[in-house]
Amino acid sequence: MQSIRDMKSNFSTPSCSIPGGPDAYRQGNIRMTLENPELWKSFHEIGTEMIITKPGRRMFPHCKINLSGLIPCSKYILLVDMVPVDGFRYKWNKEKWEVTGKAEPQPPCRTYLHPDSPAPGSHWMKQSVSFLKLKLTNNTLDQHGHIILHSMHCYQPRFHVVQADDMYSVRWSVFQTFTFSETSFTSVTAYQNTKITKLKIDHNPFAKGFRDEGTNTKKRANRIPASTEKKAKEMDYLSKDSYEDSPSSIEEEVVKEEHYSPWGPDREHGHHGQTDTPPGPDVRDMYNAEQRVPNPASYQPYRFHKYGKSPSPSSNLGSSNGGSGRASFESRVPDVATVPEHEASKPSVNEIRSSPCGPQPLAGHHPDYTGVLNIAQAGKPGILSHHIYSPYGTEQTLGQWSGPSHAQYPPPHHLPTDYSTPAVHHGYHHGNVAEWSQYPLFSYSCW
DNA sequence: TCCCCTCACACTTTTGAACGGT
DNA sequence: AACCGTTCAAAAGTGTGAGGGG
Repeated sequence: MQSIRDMKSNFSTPSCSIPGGPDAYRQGNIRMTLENPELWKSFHEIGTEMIITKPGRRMFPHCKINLSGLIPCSKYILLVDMVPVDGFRYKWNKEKWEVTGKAEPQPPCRTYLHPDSPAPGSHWMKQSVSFLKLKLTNNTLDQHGHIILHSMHCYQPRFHVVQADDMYSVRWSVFQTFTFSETSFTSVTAYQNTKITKLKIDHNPFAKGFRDEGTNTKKRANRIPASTEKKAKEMDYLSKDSYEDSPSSIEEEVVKEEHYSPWGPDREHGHHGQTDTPPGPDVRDMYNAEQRVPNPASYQPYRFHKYGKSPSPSSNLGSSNGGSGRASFESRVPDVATVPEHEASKPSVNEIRSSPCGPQPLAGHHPDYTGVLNIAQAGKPGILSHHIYSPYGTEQTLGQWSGPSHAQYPPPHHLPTDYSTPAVHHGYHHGNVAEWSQYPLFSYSCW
């Protein structure tokens, strides 16, 4: 059997490697920034855990983003999906995560559709976009359209911006994908790390009843051992800039990041004395997170791999910490979330599509936009009709859409992904269909 | 025995209907 | 009739801890 590491090395690593750095996608004007980065980082430092339940559980913190650089009058669809960070299953053992075996087979891939979709760029840009209602479940037979995950696995949310007038044109629409490494998390059915529990209680309004200083002190006092309570007090500083009342400025965050990076030097003597995230390039501003692929290296400072030849960042600590961490990470990461540079910068026939501003084709817009969005069908010569070839497959329904059903559209069916449709993978840029199947990009596997 | 999962529970916030005033 | 603000009950979202299954 091929080792996971080997499998991953088979990935053709597309443009997210971005030799030219952020510029490679700066040519596109779309910018996505994460709201409440401080809060996310607070969790990320400890090792974010997200509860998954059968009926579905919201994320906390929930994903909230800001968008800019969209064409105001063009319509866009926003999507979120979750990709596995690595191929392992974990267990919580004595204050740290350990690899306990190979990951379970991928559950049916689901993509959460933002309920406002489709909406003009101006709509998305005028305020932050919240994915509050996104729910995670471990029920593989879920009928509600929640995102299905395996417990004790690591995942990375991905945000997709699709330029499309409606749900049906999504198949041949252009899109761009963004990830934020600090949003990666471990799915659990019950919290493992008490520090995470504490953070959640302190910041989630629904959990107020469990706060020490809350009105419901009786319950907590009886349950929490004195030592735990002491620890909790130590973390009170986090409550002060609570997520609820301090929407942090992202621009400020960019500056702060360098001092406050969870991967900074002081992480070394952090809670676990383990740092697995490459410094340097990853001490990035939020814009640099654009199109970043799932970032296992940046995740889980506490993750401790003892399973086989672990791809754990800790295993390449020695080299990565010197600043080459990024490179080593790239070498083993399926760079699925991105579109090759050559395509990103290439005008495409696919741009010949109706514009929300009028019947003109997109190409009729400002040329600046030709590089803004990644073209789903770019690079395929002779594709003048979107119907001839669609990376999304014409036979697929929109069943994979998650999220509130839109009156305008048929209710989601949430059919399992048909990974066996190689045609949809082909004309794109990644030859390795199998790998795509394992780490599905929404445009291929979820529709 | 251990690990993981499910469930009922008490508590909270959110939502939306109902109502009254302008 | 339309709009706005308030009230209140129901719904939904939390973590906890007991209990069960493998």
